[in-house]
Amino acid sequence: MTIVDSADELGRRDRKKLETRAALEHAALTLVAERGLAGVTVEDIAEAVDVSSRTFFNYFPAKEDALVGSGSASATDLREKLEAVPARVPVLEALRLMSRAEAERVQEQREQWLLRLKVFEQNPSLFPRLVASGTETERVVMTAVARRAGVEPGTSGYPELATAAAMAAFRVAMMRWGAAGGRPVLANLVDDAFSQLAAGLPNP
Amino acid sequence: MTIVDSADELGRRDRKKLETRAALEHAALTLVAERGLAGVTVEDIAEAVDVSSRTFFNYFPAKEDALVGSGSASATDLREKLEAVPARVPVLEALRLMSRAEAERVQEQREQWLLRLKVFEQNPSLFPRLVASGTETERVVMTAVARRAGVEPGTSGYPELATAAAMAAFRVAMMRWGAAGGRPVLANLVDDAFSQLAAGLPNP
DNA sequence: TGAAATCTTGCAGATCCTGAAATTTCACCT
DNA sequence: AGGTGAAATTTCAGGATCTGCAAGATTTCA
Repeated sequence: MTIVDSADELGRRDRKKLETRAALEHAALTLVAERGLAGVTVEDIAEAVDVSSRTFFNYFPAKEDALVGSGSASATDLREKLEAVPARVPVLEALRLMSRAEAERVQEQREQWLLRLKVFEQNPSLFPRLVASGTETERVVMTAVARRAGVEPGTSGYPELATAAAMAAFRVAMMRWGAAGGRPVLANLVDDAFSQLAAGLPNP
Repeated sequence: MTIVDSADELGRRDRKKLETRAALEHAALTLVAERGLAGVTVEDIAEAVDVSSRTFFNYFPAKEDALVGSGSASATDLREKLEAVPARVPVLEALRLMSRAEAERVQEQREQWLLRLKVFEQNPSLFPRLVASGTETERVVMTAVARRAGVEPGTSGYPELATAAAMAAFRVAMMRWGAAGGRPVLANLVDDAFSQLAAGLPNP
């Protein structure tokens, strides 16, 4: 006679794991926002969540990874979004639609993302990590792009370039969104960036 | 009666510094190429150059920075290259010319760059660092792009996007170049990537 | 030559991160 | 209920990274 285990067909165990992970991410973000990256140790973060610091490393390979967190879309997630677009749609347009879908996910976690962006702004040394976390993602998306475009990866450079450009467009949209306090509709900023790309980046 | 101090009007002191830095970079690259990133400690690198490990940290803030080294173009260097292009040239074209100039610099240090690319390929965790080192550079170039385009940074997103796309184009060209063993002419690959960008990344 | 600036070095120490073993928690089955 | 095995957490030990600090060596310059 247990209370209905709402949370999406997950046992107590997995639910706790997600909880712990989320708590660690949140603690890391708020603490670093207050004291700066160097002013926060892994032990501080772990203590705030009341787990051992060793446990922290069971969840994240490095301190900074808790700040990037699972915020960066998982590779497979993005790939699915891309593959959901009909094959007749041109590559760049498909990447735009994928990015829009991702943008909605970000808007859903508005507060968390604004905090994250603020932390990144205040600790520029973190910015690389954000891109870092995108590396694996970029590889997966790039492969999907190559298939869609019907070319082999590593020959024409087209899949690599299109993917990298799309990621850059999304990143720029995110930065504008964060800089504007999350006021604009992110999807519009994404469209904006992709329009410029599709037009060949002519002088404004 | 000293041998002509060739090296560009530098005293013995500064010459030694440059030597030490170059030696550390070279030792780091070759050692990591042999044993992998985790298989090499800072002490190993320092010993190979016969300095103390403390000295290593006087030159580089972190182990990985010795691998990126000064290889990544200095920000001001790139900005100068960009500003050397007449103002009437469109932004994207100016970025292409800047990249071509940089490409020549890379070709001049062919062996070092091929080794670097190989190390990056074998240690993907380093890739972020490379981008990292580009962050500051990107900011400087972006500012110059904004002035050239006659827009304020942080409003239209154009300077940010154009710069990010150009960097991506250069990066993709570099990867293709490295993957092909440094055989193609890098400048041609750069032109290739920029052509695709300027055309709006149409399906190939 | 002698003072000033700079570089190197050893040392102490905080923090990061990992492996292994002990302990606890949880899911599942009878 | 109670027992069992898998998974998560913790404790512990230890190597590696990186930072101040102060002493010693080297270079520069007057």
